[in-house]
Amino acid sequence: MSQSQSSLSLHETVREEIRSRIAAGTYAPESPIPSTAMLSEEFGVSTITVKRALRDLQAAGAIVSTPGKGTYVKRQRRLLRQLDVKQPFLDEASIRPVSVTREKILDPTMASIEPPTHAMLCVRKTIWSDDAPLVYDTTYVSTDMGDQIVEEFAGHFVVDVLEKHGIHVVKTHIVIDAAPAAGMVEEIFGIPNGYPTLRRLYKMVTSDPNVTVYGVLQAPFDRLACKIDFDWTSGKNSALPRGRRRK
Amino acid sequence: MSQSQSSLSLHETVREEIRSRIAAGTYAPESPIPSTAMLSEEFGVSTITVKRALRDLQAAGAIVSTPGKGTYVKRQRRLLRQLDVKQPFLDEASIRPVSVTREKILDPTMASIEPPTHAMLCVRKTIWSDDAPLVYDTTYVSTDMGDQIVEEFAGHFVVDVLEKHGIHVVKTHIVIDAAPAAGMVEEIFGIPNGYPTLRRLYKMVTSDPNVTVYGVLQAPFDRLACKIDFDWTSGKNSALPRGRRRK
DNA sequence: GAGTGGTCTAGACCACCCT
DNA sequence: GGGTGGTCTAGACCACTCC
Repeated sequence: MSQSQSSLSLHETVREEIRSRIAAGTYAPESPIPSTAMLSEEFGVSTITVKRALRDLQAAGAIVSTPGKGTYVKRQRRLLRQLDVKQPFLDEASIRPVSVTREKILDPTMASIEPPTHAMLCVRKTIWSDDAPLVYDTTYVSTDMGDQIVEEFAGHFVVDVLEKHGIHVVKTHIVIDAAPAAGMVEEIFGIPNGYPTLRRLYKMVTSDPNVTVYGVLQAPFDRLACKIDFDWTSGKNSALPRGRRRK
Repeated sequence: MSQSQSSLSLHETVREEIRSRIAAGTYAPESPIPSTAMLSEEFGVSTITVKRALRDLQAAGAIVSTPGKGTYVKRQRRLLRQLDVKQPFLDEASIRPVSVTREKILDPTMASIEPPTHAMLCVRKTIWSDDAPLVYDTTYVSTDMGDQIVEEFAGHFVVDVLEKHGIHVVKTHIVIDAAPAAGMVEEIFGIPNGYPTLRRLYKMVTSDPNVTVYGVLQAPFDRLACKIDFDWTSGKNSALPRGRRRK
C-alpha cells in the first residue's frame, strides 16, 4: 500500500487512500467498495479505524453505506440553478407534499430575513429531480387567503399558485448560506447528521400588500449549486442578469 | 437526565442533550463544557460514546475541542454579505498573503465557470475580520502583466489592484455552493475534515481583453452568508438590486 | 503530575440483506 | 446462515496544557 503522506493519523491515511481510489476510478460510482473486514485486513488496521475513515468519507459525500448491504461509491450529480428567476424551481421537477400546518416561524436561521412573529400557513414539500430528492422546501404564507388556494399550495410552487390568482411577486430577498443537516432534512435525503447542505432563505413581496411569502430551500451540498451573473456595463453598479429569460 | 426522544441511539441522545444545553445557555458561549470523563459518568455511558457525540457536535460547528485544554462552546458570529458589489470583500478586513505561484486551474469544482487550461498567476490569501479568519481566497489571473502589479496582488483585493491600473470589471459570473472542508482550508480555519463551508466561485471579465480573473472564496459555514435582493417591478424579469450602493 | 482530548485496539451485540 | 454496516464497551497510549 502506498502512503500518500506521513504525519497523518491512521484513519486519515486510510481515508485518503480510499478517496484517491475513488478519484482514480478503482472504486467506480454506484458500485460497492470492499467490506470493512477486507479493508481492515488490507491496510493492517483494526476494523474500527476503517469504520472511522468510512464515516468521514460518508460525511464528505463520497460514499453511502447501507446496513446489511455494503458501502457504495456515490454518483455525483449536481444541479446548477440560476438565481435570477422568480420561480423557486424547475418546471420538470415533481413535487411531493410533506405537510400543511399553521405555525409561527421559530427557526433562528430565518431571522436574517426578518419574518413576522405571528402564526402563518406553513407548507412543507420536497422537490424531486432525476428520481431523487433535490430540495426540501418550507414555505410560510399569510393565512388570510381562500381555503381552495391553500389546497393548491401543497402540490405546486407557491409562486405559480399566487400568479394564477393574479398575485405577482414584486420583490425577492434571498440569503444563501451553508448549514449542517439536522432533523427532517436528514431523513428525507438519507444523509447523516451534520452533512453539509446549501440553504436558500427567501422573502417575497407581492402585489397584494396582505400577502408576503417567507421560506427556506435546503439541499444536500452535492445536489445543488446557485449561479448568478452580473453585467456592470449597463449602469452604475446595477446588475442586469443575462437579459431576458422567459421559458 | 431527561431523554428528548426514544428510538435514538445512545450517542444521539447524548449529542442532543448537550446541544439543547448549549441552546438553553446552560453551557455558555466561550466557556468550557464538562470533560468527557465527567459527561460519561453523568450520562452513564462510556467515554467513547461521549467522544462520538462531541465529535458530531464539532462537525456541526457547535463546539471546539483543544487537546490538553478542554471543549468549549463556540461563539456564533456570522457575517452577512451583499452579493451585488464588485469588491470581493470588506474594506475594513485585513488581508494576509499565503502564497503567490504559477499554476494551472486543476480543481474540478472550478469547472462550472469554465476556466482556461493554461497556467496562470495564482494568488492565495486569507481575509480576516474580527481577529479571526473569515474567508480563504484563491485568485487566478492571466500572467501577462507587469511584475510590480503582481507584487500588489498578494496584499490587496485583486479588483482594487486592477482598478488602480485602469482595468475595470465589466462582467461577473458567480457560482455559489456548499462543500466539505478539505486540505488547506482545514488548517487555516482550524476546522475538522468535512466541515461544511460556503463557496463562491467567480469569473470576472475586465475592460482589458487579456485580463480575466478566476477564483474561489471559501468560508466556514458559520462565518459567512450571502445576500441578494431582486426588484421585479422595474422591467420584465430584470433585477436591480437595491438601487445605488456606493460606499 | 493530574487532567484533557485524540487515537487505536480487541471484542461483542444487533438489525439488516441476501441466498 | 453468512456477510454487512452500526453501535457500544473497556482499556490503553500519546501529546498536550496547566498548576
